[in-house]
Amino acid sequence: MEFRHLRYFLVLAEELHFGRAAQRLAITQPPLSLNIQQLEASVGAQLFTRNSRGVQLTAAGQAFVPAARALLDQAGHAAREAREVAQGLVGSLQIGFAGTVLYRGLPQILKGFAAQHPRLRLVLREMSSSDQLIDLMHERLDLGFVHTTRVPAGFSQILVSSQPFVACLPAGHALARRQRLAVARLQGEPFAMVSRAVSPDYHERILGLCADAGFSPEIRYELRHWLSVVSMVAQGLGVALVPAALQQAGLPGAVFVPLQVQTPPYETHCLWKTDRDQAALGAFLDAVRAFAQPLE
Amino acid sequence: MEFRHLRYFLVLAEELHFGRAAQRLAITQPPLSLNIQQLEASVGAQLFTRNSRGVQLTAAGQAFVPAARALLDQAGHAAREAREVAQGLVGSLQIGFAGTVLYRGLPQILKGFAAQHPRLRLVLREMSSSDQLIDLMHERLDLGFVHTTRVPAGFSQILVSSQPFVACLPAGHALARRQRLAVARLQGEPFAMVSRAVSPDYHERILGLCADAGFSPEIRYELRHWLSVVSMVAQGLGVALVPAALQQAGLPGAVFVPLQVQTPPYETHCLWKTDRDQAALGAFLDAVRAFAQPLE
DNA sequence: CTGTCTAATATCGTTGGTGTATTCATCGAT
DNA sequence: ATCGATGAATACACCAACGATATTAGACAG
Repeated sequence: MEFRHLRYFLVLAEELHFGRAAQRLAITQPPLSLNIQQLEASVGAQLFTRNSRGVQLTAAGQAFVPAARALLDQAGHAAREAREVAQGLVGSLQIGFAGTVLYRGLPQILKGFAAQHPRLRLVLREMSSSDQLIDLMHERLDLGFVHTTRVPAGFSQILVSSQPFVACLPAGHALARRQRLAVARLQGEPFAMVSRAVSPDYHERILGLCADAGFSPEIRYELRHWLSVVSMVAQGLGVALVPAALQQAGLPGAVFVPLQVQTPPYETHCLWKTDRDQAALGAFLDAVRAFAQPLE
Repeated sequence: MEFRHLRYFLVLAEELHFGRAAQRLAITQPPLSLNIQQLEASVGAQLFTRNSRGVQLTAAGQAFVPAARALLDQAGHAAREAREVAQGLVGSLQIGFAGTVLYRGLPQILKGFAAQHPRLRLVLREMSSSDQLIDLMHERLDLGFVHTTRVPAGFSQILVSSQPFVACLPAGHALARRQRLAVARLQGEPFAMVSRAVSPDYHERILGLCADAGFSPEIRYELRHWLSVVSMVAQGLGVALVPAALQQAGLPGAVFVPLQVQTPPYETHCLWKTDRDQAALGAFLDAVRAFAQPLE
């Protein structure tokens, strides 16, 4: 069976006349007869009756009409969809993100992108930066929003957000009403932190900040999520050093105080395998760049 | 786009290696390369990336895999269904029937047939014999169960049921307890009849019977259905001459008495256009013949 | 730098699809 | 009944395109 046979068949099924059908198909009558015979042979059933009263569809032919139409339609659809996937108009992107990116631009990026590409499905998964790197490498993710500073070869990145660390204190804390705070004053306070396993990069940065201030923090709480850290502080159970973005979480009971020393900023990068040339990925990166531009 | 392209594409999508895919397809590698290029051109998108790290599906290619599979599957299904329709294994038959056939064999025929051909859909429509003839002529019906005696040219028939007329009387009627009845004794009684428009053939037969008995019946009730006639009688409102089959309707209050004179039997025929060679019709006719055989 | 592996390109032969010419079958008119 | 008209099937020739063989191009490993 060939698509040509289906096209010829449908026209003949409409015209019920070999001569006219052939004319409509811009071929002559003999090849049309031949093609119909071939189709009937490949289907294994007679599709038309030809007698003196003219050409008629058999029951099998009538059953075949909608099937043939569906096949041609579907072929067109399949091609169009593949084309649109190639152009990045439809498809799906697997995107990973570290929790804080929810307060560092991801919602804005998504909103702008979804409006422009309504048929592109974005699958978002909150993951630790390290897990994202693994999945990006295995191509289970198309793109990730990470805090990791060590970027493997073959990856490209865009700086999405760069923010200083700030102290996060309970509202009633003695230091909470200061304009600025020296890290050293947090010595002896019970620290809430994201666990090393989840975010080793952040972990080291906090330890480094404290070391610079001359002390080692007393880590009382190891949590698996930034919001848990802020919650802990909000309930008066400890203090923390967190990216300034967490202020926007809006948890009541937590106060954020800038640090006196100029700490190296905590950066969020958008990361993807350079050699992947998915059009949908390109379109999404445009949206990311549009958001990141003001930063530079 | 050709089916050949789809077959080649799917094998290559599995193997991701032109040489091996070509081997599986029992062709050499160059034509496979060419065919894939042709498919990509007709789809309008690149489906594979070929580089030193081997052959990979693009996003468009991944989207195209299930579509291609569906197309090939559907082509097979379409052919198989047409074949089965041609063989009479599946399909649908439009069948008309006069009301009384419900008591003259139709249920038995349907039961036997449905068991043997579960995938053949039977569409049954209760219609007057004359309407059936019209629809049979226009091929809106494949087959009809009629009482008409005048059969147009080009039709074949099978005698399904042949039964005498009997008198139908209210249970309390003076004549109801007789073993046999002369038609003449019904003179003056109020007759219930199926209207001429619905069943002209029956109408004339009743008038003929009465005429033979030397009187003209007083038609008090003209009804549109046999069961209505018997109902009328059952409620003591009149008498009727009906095919013996109506006894089986089992309406309480109606009594059936054979006639003394040997009336020509009232026959039910199964009717179809001779030149229609639907396999499903043939299968159904076999079931009808199996039922009708004992009659002969 | 060379050998190997893999896909693309070049060229050729053959298959098969289409066009032209003709035949065959049926039906209607004379 | 014969003849002519109509419409589909058949015969045959030609050319496009499909696939095979041979070769080239590019990437990578040793």
